[in-house]
Amino acid sequence: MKKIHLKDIAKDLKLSKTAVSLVLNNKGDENKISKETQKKIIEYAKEHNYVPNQLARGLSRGKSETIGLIVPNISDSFYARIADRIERKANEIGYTVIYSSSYENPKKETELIQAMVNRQVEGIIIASTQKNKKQIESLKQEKFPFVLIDRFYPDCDTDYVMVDNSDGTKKAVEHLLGLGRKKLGFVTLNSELEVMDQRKSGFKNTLQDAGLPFEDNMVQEIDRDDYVQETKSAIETLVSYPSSVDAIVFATHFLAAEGLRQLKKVGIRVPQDVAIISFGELSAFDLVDPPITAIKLPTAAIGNTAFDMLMNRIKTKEPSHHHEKRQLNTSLEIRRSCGTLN
Amino acid sequence: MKKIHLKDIAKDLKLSKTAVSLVLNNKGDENKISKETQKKIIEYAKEHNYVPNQLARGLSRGKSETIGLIVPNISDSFYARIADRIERKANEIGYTVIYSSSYENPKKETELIQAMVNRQVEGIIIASTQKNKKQIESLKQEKFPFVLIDRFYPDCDTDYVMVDNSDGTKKAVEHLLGLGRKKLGFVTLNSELEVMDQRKSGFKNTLQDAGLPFEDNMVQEIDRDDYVQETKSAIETLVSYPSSVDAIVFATHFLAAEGLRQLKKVGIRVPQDVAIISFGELSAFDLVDPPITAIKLPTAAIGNTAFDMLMNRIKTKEPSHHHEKRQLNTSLEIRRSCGTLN
DNA sequence: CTGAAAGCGCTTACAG
DNA sequence: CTGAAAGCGCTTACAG
Repeated sequence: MKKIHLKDIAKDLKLSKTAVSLVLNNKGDENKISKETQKKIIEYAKEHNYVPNQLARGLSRGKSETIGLIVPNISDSFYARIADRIERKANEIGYTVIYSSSYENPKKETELIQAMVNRQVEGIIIASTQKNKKQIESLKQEKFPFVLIDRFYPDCDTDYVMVDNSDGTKKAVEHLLGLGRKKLGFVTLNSELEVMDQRKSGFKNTLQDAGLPFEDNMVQEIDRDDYVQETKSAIETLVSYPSSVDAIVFATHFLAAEGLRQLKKVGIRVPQDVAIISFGELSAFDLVDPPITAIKLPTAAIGNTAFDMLMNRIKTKEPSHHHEKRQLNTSLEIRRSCGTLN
Repeated sequence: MKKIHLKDIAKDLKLSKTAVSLVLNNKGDENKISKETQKKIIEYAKEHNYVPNQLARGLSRGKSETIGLIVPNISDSFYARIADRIERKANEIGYTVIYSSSYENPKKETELIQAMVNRQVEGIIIASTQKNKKQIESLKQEKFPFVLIDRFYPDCDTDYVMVDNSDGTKKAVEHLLGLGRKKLGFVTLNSELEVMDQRKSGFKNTLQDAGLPFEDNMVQEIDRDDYVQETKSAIETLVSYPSSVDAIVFATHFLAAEGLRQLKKVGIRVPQDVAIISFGELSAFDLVDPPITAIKLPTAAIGNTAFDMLMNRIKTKEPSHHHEKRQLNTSLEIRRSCGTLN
C-alpha cells in the first residue's frame, strides 16, 4: 500500500488539488462543489486510505492542533490522572497532546518548554517547578498561550488552576481537632514551592485560630531527594519532643505513606497513639492499615478546567490583560487513620 | 518579541538561508563555512531567540522526530511508569512522544493509531486492546514501525515486549504451595486478552505439575466494567464452595486490591484464613493491611526495551521479516499477605 | 463550480 | 565557501 497524496488523488480523478482539499476538509458545500464530485473524492480517499500529512497542513495553516503538557512526574498518580483528563478532552476536539516530565528540574523544564514551542504547540499546560520564572514571564510577554496548574508564581500574573491548599490543611486540622486531638505535627517538604507554604500556613493558622499554640518544632521539613530517611527522623522527633504529638498531617501522599511506614516500624499505633491525615492520596489508601484519611484533590476538575482555559486562551489571542485564576476545592475523605471521638 | 525566521536572520546577516540553516544544524564544518560566519550566525540566533519550526523541518526532511504511545489507560500506574521511561528515552535523543488512552475500546484504538499516523509519527508503541488485528496487520504490511507491549496478537508476527505471564503466576502458585497452602483460587478478568490466558494457564499448569487437582470453579472470571460487584461474589464463591480455598491469586493489581477489601468486609483474615497474592502491584501495596505479596512487573525494562526496539525498527526500515520478541521476567516481592510456613 | 498559483518555513542537492 | 532554487504536502485567496 503506497502512501497517497493530495495530488495523486487529484490526478486520478482529473480534478484540482483545490477541489480535493476543500472537499476533504468539509468545505465542499460552502464552495459549491457538486455532490457528485464530493462523493467521488470522499470515496476515493477512503478506498485508498488517504491520510493527510498533518505536518504540511499544520505548516500551511499555521496551527498544529497540538498542545503540550509538562508535569514534574508523569508516573505520579496525581499528574497521571490530570494527564488523562487533558488527553480525553483534547482528543474530543481532534487535538493531540505531547507530554514531558521535568523531574522538578528547572533547567529541564526550560528545555521542555522550548522544545514544545519549537514543535509549534498551540499552548502548554504546566505544573511548574516554580523556579522558572524568567521563561514563564517571557512566554507571557510573547502572549504564548499557557496555563499553570498545581503550582503558580505568586508575583507573576498568569492564568492558573490551583487547589485551595490552605483550606485543605485547614480541613485536615479541623477534622483532627474535632476528634479531640490536641497536639499536632506537620510533615512537609523543605521546598520553596508556594503550595507548600500555603499548606503550612493553613496548618498554622487553623491551629492559632483555635487558640492553640504553634511552635516551630511542630513542623518537620523533609528533603524530597532523601525523604525516606528524613521522614524517619521527622517522625522520631515528633513523637518524642517534648512530649509526643497525638496527630500528624502530611503535606503529600508519599510523605504520608512513608510516615505511616515509619510509625508502624517504631511501634506507634495509628490512630490510637497518633492520628494521621494525608494531603492528597494514593489509590490504595483505603486498603492501608489503617485506611488513611485524606484531603482529596480534584484531579479531574484540574485537568478539565486547565484544558478549557487553555483552549480559550488559544482561541481569543487577545489583550490577555486579564488572567483567569481558579482555585479548586478539596474534600475530606474520612477513613480510619484519625480514629473517632472518644 | 517577534517570531523570527530563517530568512530574517539570513537577511540581517546578509547571508543565504542555506548557510544559516546549515550552521544551525551543525553542518557548518562539514560544509566548510568559516568559523567566523558560524559564530556570527549562532550568536545571532541565540540573541534573537530563534526557534526553528519543527513542522516545516519535519515536512522538509520527511521525519517528524515524534513517536506515539497508546495504552489502555495512562492513569493506571503500570502504564504511567512505562510512559515515563519512554518519554525519558525519547527526550534524550530529541524525540517527542504523543500519547493517548484507548480505554480498552478497539474502535478508539483504531482512531488513535490513524490520528498518529496522520501526524507523521515515525513509529508507535502500543499496548493494544488485542481486538484490532486488522489494523495491526495492515500497519505491518505497510512496514510502519511499531512495537507491541504488554499485549500481543498470538497469530500475528510482530515485534513485541511482553512479560512472562505464565511464569509469573507460576511463581505465585509455587510460593503459596511452598508455604503449605493446599487449595488455591484464581480471580481474573473474563477478557479475551491472551495475557490473561497465560496467567491462567500458569496457574493451572503449576497446580497440575504439583499433582494437585484443578477444577473449573477454582477460577473466577470478572467483568472489568463491574469488577467491584463481581469481585465480591467471586470471593464469596471461593470461600464457600465446596470448602473454602486457603489462598487466592489475583490476576491484576486492582482485582487484588478489591479482593482484599471484600475479604476484610466478610471477616476473613488474611493470611490466616486465606493468603492472597497479586499479579502486578500498586505503589501502596506495602502499606496495606496486610502488605500484599506481589509478582512485580518490570515496567522500566518494558519501556526501555520497547523504545529501543522501536528506534531500531525506525532506523533500519528493512526487510523486517524477522520480528523481535522479548519476554521479560517478573519477580516475586514477598510481603505478608501469604503468611509464613507453619 | 473549478484551476493555477502562491505560500507556510524549512532542508538540501546543485551549480558556481 | 556561498547562493538560487526546488521541494516537502498541504491550504487558501484569487481569478475565471
